[in-house]
Amino acid sequence: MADLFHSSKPIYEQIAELIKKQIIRGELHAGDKLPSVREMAIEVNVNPNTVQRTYRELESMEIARSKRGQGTFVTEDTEVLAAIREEMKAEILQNFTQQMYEMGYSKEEIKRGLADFLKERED
Amino acid sequence: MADLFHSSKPIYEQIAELIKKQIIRGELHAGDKLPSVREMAIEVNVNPNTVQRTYRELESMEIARSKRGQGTFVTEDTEVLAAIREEMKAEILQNFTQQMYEMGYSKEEIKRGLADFLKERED
Amino acid sequence: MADLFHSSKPIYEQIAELIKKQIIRGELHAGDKLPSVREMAIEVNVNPNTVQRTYRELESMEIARSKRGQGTFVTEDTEVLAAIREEMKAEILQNFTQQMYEMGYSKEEIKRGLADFLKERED
Amino acid sequence: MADLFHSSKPIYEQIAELIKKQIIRGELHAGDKLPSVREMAIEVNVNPNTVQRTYRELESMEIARSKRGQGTFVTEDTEVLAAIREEMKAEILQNFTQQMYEMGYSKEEIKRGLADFLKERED
DNA sequence: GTGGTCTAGACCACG
DNA sequence: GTGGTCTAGACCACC
Repeated sequence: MADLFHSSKPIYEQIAELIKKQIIRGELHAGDKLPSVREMAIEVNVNPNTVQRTYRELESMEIARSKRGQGTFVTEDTEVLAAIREEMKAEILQNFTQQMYEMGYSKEEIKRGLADFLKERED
Repeated sequence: MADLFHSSKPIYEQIAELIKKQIIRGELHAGDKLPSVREMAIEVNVNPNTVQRTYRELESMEIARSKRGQGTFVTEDTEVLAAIREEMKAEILQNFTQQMYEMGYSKEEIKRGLADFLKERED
Repeated sequence: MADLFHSSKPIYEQIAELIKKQIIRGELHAGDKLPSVREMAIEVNVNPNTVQRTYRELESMEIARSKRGQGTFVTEDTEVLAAIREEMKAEILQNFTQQMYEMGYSKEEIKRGLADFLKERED
Repeated sequence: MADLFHSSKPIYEQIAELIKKQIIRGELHAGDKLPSVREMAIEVNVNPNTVQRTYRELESMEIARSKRGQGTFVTEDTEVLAAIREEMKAEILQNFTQQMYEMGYSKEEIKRGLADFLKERED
């Protein structure tokens, strides 16, 4: 299997983002069991310790909960889950607009730039 | 002076982006002299080695050129400078749209999300 | 039923402590029958294996004894039972004072700290 | 060197508590540099990764801050540092009194028990 | 030299 | 079989 990950960010973070996006897209729901550390490690072709670290990270964000001997589960707290979507969206937008501002674009130019970009990519 | 930089990216890259954005915004022009390594180090409050690394990076991208005993200068090659703007813009847009797609948004939702975001921030 | 247990200590130990405290408080007496493994498992909402482990632990401390086909019983040996109280108390006190010493408190400060704490909690 | 650690708690947590207690006792101050990961690893006779984990943990509690290429430092935020002392004390007291209550002791008995215990240990 | 990530592999506690 | 800890050792990025 080819490498799924960029070298610019830690792999464990990229796996965490993968999972967060699955939750956001509704592919994972509150209370769902995540793949076991070992399964996930095979699936994404990394060392189990790396996945372990991802799960620990998700746990500290209260997105997941590990139960000894049972597995790791998406939190039951739907408020947290709802918040993730908005946080992530806001962060991406904030990041994007700030970079465009720093390049000297105005709001209108940013909107136009995006529209043009999306049009080019139409297929 | 407080820390200007995120810990997620190497500082030398963040400085390079700072300089590239100054060029793009027209605050730095072809042939302009960059601050000396030491000056820049003091200005942004980092180790001179870090600035050295930034300048090396800019040279390898052909954005800057160092002249022995004189300093480091923005390239005279205006084509390169013109290209930077478009490359950077395309990269930012590509990055942004991909992330939004991965969250499950459609083109229309992305545009609307951006418009809403920019409206909220109005002041 | 909600989780009764901390994740910091093994659940089987926490259950053992529960039972020891029931004995100490006089809610369980020498020779009393403990709930069956299954009953207890349901009562505290854990896996029967975990309760099994607790009972094994209590047996090895000679606090309980299992009789084949009949169940698990609090030991008849009242000396053992009497000893538990003092052991447990000494351990808790030892543990507490050591931690306070390590924080740099003197004996007097420990006593005062306790008195203040108990006063605050008055209701 | 003999082992400094109990097996009941993770070593990385025990190291964290060691450091927190040094701060509380005033042996470490705001802004002080902690030993490097490798130094500390030798000092307490564990693997550098274990110390790394401790420092990461302290960082997530905002007690320490790691700076790339420079080392790990006690936070400058004296409010956080002041809070640690009180939190830790409250946690120890809470823990202690709850255990004594569960054994069936009254407030007065707890205070007397402590006083007796401290007296026995006088030397 | 400093912290940070990752792998490989072992061992343990829990269910 | 599940997660959790720890070691050993390598490699990288940064200063």
